[in-house]
Amino acid sequence: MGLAKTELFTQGQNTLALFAKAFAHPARIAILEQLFKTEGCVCGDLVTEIGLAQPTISQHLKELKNLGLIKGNVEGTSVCYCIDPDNWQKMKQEMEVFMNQDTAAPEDCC
Amino acid sequence: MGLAKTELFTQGQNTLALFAKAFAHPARIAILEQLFKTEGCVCGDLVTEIGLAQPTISQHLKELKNLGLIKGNVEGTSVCYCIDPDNWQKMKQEMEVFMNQDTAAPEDCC
DNA sequence: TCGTTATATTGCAATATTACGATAAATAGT
DNA sequence: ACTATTTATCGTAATATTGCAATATAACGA
Repeated sequence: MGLAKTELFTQGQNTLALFAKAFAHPARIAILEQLFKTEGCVCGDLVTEIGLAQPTISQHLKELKNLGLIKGNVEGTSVCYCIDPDNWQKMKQEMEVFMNQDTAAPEDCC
Repeated sequence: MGLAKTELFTQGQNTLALFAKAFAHPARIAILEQLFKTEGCVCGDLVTEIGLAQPTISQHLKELKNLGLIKGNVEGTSVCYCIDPDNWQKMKQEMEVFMNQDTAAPEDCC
């Protein structure tokens, strides 16, 4: 089907999956790493840094922006993108709660 | 295309994306949460807990197993699944390094 | 051996994702 | 106004993902 049955799951499970989807492509990982690394927010430099075509990068940026993980500001002819610290923090929180679960299973379970 | 250009990215970026892909579906989040929650590892109980068909659950389990995040043991006619603690730890580590990056951008950047 | 139960695999339909060429839109400089 | 530069959008092709019915496989008990 290609369509996730979101109605079967809690909101927490669905939003966590959405955040994870943002990281589920190396290009978006690379974009985010660049945005963290550079002091001035890079814009179209991403296109040259990463080897993908400009429309492809633009599309990935749009997804990250829709999720709220980054924000962009028009500055002349170019656009300045950077991490949205508040939403990044929220994402991190949810991700960590999930990853830090303790298993109730005994050592020799499997 | 639907095909990620993995050759453009570092191994770290690619493996991180693969781990994230495991979490990029609420059914797999739900499965993992169940495996953490139950003392005895659940097996086909997942099918009744989550509302998806048995082949669908089986497929999600296979993906998680291929990634190494869970392991399964045959026990009679049923299979006991549980979290693989070592690989889970490794995944967590990589994920946290990525999420805990500090931004080099100034407050008022965007 | 036969039936039952539990899980895996196959095959397929519906939808989503990825990538990019072509093109549009927006802005700055002349 | 014209041109160059930068980014976004549209359209489309190729591939991936999701979900399930049907079926296969495996192990147990009678």
